[in-house]
Amino acid sequence: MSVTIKDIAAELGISATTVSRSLKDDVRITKEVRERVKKLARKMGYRPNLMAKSLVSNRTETIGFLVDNLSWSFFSELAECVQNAAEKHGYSVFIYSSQKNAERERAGVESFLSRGIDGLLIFATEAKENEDFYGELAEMSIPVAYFNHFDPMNVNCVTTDDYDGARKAMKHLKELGHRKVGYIGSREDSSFKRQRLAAYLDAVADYGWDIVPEWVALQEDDPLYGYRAAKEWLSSGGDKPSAIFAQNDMLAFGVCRAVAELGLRVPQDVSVIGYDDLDMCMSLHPPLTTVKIPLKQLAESAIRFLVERIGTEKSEDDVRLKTTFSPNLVIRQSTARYEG
Amino acid sequence: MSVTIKDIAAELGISATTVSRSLKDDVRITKEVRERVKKLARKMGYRPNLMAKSLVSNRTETIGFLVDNLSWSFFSELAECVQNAAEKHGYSVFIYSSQKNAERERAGVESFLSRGIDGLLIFATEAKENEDFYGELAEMSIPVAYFNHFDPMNVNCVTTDDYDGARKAMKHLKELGHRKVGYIGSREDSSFKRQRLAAYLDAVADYGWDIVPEWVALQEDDPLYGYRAAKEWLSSGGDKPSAIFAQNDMLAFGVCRAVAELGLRVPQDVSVIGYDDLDMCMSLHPPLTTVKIPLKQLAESAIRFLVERIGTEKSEDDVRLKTTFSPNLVIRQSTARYEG
DNA sequence: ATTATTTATGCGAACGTTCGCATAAAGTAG
DNA sequence: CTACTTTATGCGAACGTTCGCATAAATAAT
Repeated sequence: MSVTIKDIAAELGISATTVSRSLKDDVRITKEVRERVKKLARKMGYRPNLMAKSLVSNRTETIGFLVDNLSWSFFSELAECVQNAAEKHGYSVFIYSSQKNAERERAGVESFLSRGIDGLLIFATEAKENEDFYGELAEMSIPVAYFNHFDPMNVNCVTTDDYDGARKAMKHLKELGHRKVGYIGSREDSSFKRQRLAAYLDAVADYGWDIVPEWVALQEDDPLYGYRAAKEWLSSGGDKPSAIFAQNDMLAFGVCRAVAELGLRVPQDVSVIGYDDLDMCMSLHPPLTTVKIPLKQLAESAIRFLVERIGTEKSEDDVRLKTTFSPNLVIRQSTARYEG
Repeated sequence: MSVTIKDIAAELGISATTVSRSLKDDVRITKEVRERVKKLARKMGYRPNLMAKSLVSNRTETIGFLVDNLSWSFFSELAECVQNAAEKHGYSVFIYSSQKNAERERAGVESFLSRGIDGLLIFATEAKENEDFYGELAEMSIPVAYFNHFDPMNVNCVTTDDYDGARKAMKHLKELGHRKVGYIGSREDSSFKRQRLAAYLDAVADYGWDIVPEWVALQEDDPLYGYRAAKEWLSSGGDKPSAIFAQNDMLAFGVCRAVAELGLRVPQDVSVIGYDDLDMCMSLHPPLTTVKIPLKQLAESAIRFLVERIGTEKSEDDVRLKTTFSPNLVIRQSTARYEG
C-alpha cells in the first residue's frame, strides 16, 4: 500500500523514531541523516498519515464549518473566506451543509466531533428544538463560534450589527425622499431577520412613513418569493411602494425581475435595496444598492478566535467572544430619488 | 477528555472487544449485553473515534472533492449535489477550493491523500503543468474521477457533452432567425471552453452566419468581462450582433446588464443564451435561456462510480469510466425571433 | 584514566479502534 | 461421563505516528 515511516526506516537501516524526527527537522538528529531521510521520503513518495498523527496528538488541524445551504451564494462566498482564513493558520476546513434542517444540523456536528475536528464554526439554523444542543456544545472542551446573533445564549459570536446595517439602508431611502417602503423577508424566525425587520419597522415609525400592513411580506423560504411579493404589490390597483427593502440580495433580484416584467424600471419607478452584497451584484442590471456583509473580516475574526482557543485549556474565566462589525451600505444604481 | 470504548468496558467490567462488538450489533454478543452497552454508551456520551477506526480499517468514509472556486455558484451548486449523492452511500465530502491555481490544486490533493480519503472527485484546472500530476494520480490505488472532458488522458470522467449542448443553443438561435451571433468566453484553455467554442464556430460555418472576427471575445477570467465585451459590441457604430452566446450564465448576466444599460432590451433587441442553468436564472430578469448542466446526475454518477471502486482491488481490466450526459436547452425569456 | 557531560539514536508504550485466534462455559451426542 | 460442538467473551496484536526515557558513543573536565 502506501509508504510509511517504517518503510523508510527499514530502507535506511535506522529506527522509525529517527525518521519521524528527521522529517520534522529535529535538531537532535544530525543534519546528514535528516537530509538522507527527507530525500528518500520524497523519492519513495512518502505521505504522512494524518489519522495516525491525530490519534497521538489529539489534533487534526481541521475546523468544521456548518452552513445552512452551500449552494446559496452567500454561504459559498462565506465558506471560501473561511477556508482562506483557516489556511493562513495552517488549518483545513470541513464543510457540511445542514440544508436548514435541525436534525441534519445535529448530525453534522456529531460527524465533526467523531472526526476530531479542532474547532467548530457554525451558521446555525436557530431551530427551537436545537437550543439545548447549542447549549451542550458550549459546555464541551472544543472551541465553538457562531456567525449568528445568539444574544441571550452563552456562546461565542462573530456577527455584523444587522439592525445598524438595515438602518443605514432605511436612512438612505429617507434621504432620497421615499415614504412608501415595503419589506420582503423570510417567514422563518432568525436573529438576522428580527434585526433587519426591526430596523425597518423603527424607520417606518421614526420617519413617519406610510403604514401599510401588506407592505411587510414574510413568506416561505423560496428563491422566488421576492419576485412574487413585489409583483403582487406593484400590479395591484391601489397604492404602491416606491421603494422595496429585501432581506437579502437574492430576494432583491427577484424584486427587480418583477419590476422589469411590469414594464417599470429600477430605480426610476421603484428603488430596491438588498442585503449581503453578493459578488454578482455587480454583474446584474441595475447594480444593486445593498448592505455589505464583510465576509472576509467575519471569517478571519472567527478563525482567529478558534485558533487561539484551540489547545488552551478551557477555563471559567475565558471571555465570551462577541465581535460585531458595523456593515456599510453600498450605494449602486438600484436606488434613486423619489419624485412623488 | 472524551469517552472511549475502554471507559465503557471498565464501567461495565467487560472487555473493550465486547463493547466494540456490541456497538455494531454483532450477533456473537448476547442481546442483553449489547443493549446494556449501547445504553451506557449513550448515557456517557460516547462518540466513536473515526481516526482510530480509520487507522485499522484503512477507510475514512470520506470523499475528497476539489473545485475551482467554491464561491462561484456553479461549483457550490455542484458541491451541494455531490454532498447529497455521497451521503446516500454513507460518505462525507471534504471540499477543497483550488482557486484555479495549479499549485494549490496539487496541494489540495496531497492534503486529501494524507487525510486518507477513500475516493477523489476532481474539477481540474487543466493546467498544463499539472498534466503529469493527473497521470500519476491515475496510477494510484485510490479511485479518482473527473468532471472534466479529459479525452486523451487515461482517467475516469463524468461529463456532459458540451459540444452537443452548445450546438442545441445555436440551433435554437438559427430557428429564431438569427444570423449575427457573438460568442463570449474565457481566454483560459479548457476542455469545456473548447467544446462550446467549437460548436459555435461550426454553427457559424454550417448555418452561413455572418463572420465577424471581433464577435468572438475571449477575455481574462473576470466576473465582469461578459458585461464589458457586450457593451463594446453594442455601443459601437457598426454592425451589431443580434444574439450573444455566453460560455456560462454569469457571463450572460453581464451581457444582459450591458444591454439594459444601453437602453436596449433582452430579448427584443438582443437575444442572450447562457450555459450552466444556475439556480438564480429564474430570479433574474429576463429568466435566462440556457443550457442546463445536469448537476444532480453528474454528481450521482460520479459518486456511484467511486463508491463501487472503493475497496475493490485495482486491476488491469478495470473499465475506464466515460459517462457523458446530453444536456438540454432550457428556453426561457432571453431569446426571441430576430426581426432583421 | 576515571567520571561527568554532551550528542545521536533507539526502544517501547501510547493514542482508540478492529480482528484473528484462543479460551471458557454451556449444551448436545454417543 | 467423556468427547464434540456451539455460544459468549477476552487476549493481544495491529494500524502509523509521537514522545518520554534509556542507551551508546563521543567529547570534555578532572
